[in-house]
Amino acid sequence: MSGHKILVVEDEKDIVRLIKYNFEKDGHKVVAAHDGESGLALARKEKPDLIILDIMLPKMDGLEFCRTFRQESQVPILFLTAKKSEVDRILGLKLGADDYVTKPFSVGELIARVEAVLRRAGSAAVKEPVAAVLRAGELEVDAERHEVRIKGRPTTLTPKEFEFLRLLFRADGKVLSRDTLLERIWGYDKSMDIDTRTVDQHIARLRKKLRSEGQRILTVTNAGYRIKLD
Amino acid sequence: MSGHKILVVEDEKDIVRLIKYNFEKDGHKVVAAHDGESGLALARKEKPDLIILDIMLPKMDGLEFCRTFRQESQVPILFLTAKKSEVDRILGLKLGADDYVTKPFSVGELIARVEAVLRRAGSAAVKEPVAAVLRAGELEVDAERHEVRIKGRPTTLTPKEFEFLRLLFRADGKVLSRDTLLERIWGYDKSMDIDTRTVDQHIARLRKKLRSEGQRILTVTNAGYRIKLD
DNA sequence: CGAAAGCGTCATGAAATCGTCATGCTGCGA
DNA sequence: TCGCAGCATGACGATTTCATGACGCTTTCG
Repeated sequence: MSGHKILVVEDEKDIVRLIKYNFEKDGHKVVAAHDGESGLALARKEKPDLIILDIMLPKMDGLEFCRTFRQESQVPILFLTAKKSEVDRILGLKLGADDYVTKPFSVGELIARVEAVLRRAGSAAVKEPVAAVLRAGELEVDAERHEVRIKGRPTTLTPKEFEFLRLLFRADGKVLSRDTLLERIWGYDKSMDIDTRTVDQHIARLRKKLRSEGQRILTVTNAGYRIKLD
Repeated sequence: MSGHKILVVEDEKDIVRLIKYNFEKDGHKVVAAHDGESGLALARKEKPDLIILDIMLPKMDGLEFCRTFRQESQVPILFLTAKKSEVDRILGLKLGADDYVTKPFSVGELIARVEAVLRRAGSAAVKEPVAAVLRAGELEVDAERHEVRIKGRPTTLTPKEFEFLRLLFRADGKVLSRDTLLERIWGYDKSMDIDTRTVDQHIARLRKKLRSEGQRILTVTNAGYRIKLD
């Protein structure tokens, strides 16, 4: 899945930077606007494949943006909402949102949602669907059931453990740095700065639970971790 | 139970989006048209297994659509009606509608109706039949009777409880988030926002009533609930 | 050789999440 | 009108899950 152009309309610059960084790393093109009006102009000019839209925006808020833009385009819109409040979501959906993500979000989740929306909307130019069950040797990760099986036997993982394993799998054997893992699992919310050592801790626990399947999570000194897929 | 092709003919784009989103999440293929004429063309071209048809439509309204289309096909049609009064017209005209749902509807209800229609249409044109009675161990959910049996003994559930159980069954062991459950059970238009903790409450009551069948509803921390099918 | 850096593991306090109880509300039938 | 079943929500405790510091091992490099 690459080659999509994504417009981010968001006034928090850190979030824009985070999204830009991560999506460009995945081969997308990212353009950004910091308020509703310039976002609308940019949307018209750039014709993105998808728009990530914050609700709280200067000049013109996300709802107004959506209402206006929907009259001229069907480009999928994914909302970012700060409030947990249902009202925002429902309003968003009635306005033509394709999905929404609540802040603070993890990059991993955002990527997953974006991919889902693109897949649904794009019909044609989409990439290979994310396999429902990821496999490596005797190890299976069933994303839909949130279940991990070793030699067919279900094993219970904590949410964080599961996230780690899923990310490592989806990286397809590539090394993921501790920073990347932090960012993708904990989200951009650096207010609670998590120690990178905490990553080690989770990896350790994960290894212990997967021990019966052999050492599948490899340490790459000075770089991070990766999974052995055989 | 999945893999059906559904045509939606509806001019409110948000509703199309909502239907598309939810049915595709269930593994169906969804094509859409925004007015009667193009809907008819699409129906001829795509040969869907079922048509969801709004009554109020530009170009050619739902009734006219139905009248025309029925001369060339028996594909089941499910009407969407905004007004209660329209129901009478559908029934009165004997147009060959297989069922109808009044707006605003809950996604869960729409899915239930669609499945019921597909089940009834059955054998003939449809790809895979939809099961009328869902089973897991000694637990049976009879979608048509709205009845639940434990070891053959009927058990009374409240409407909400039944709805929860049915959705969990339908998800086929996949995790359903609290948000998804809310959306599917309470409907898309709801102005009052329900606390996600309320979901827990219903699950709790459901578990108590099903206790004699063992712990079949599993909690997936940080994700939602899923059903154990064995 | 010695120091420093990277990493694995243990123990511990903190925090998030979930199950359950209790309570008040609402709509409907007797 | 009363009573009740069904429902939504707040409170609270129990359990699970997390984050972090400490300590020791190994490797690297001056």
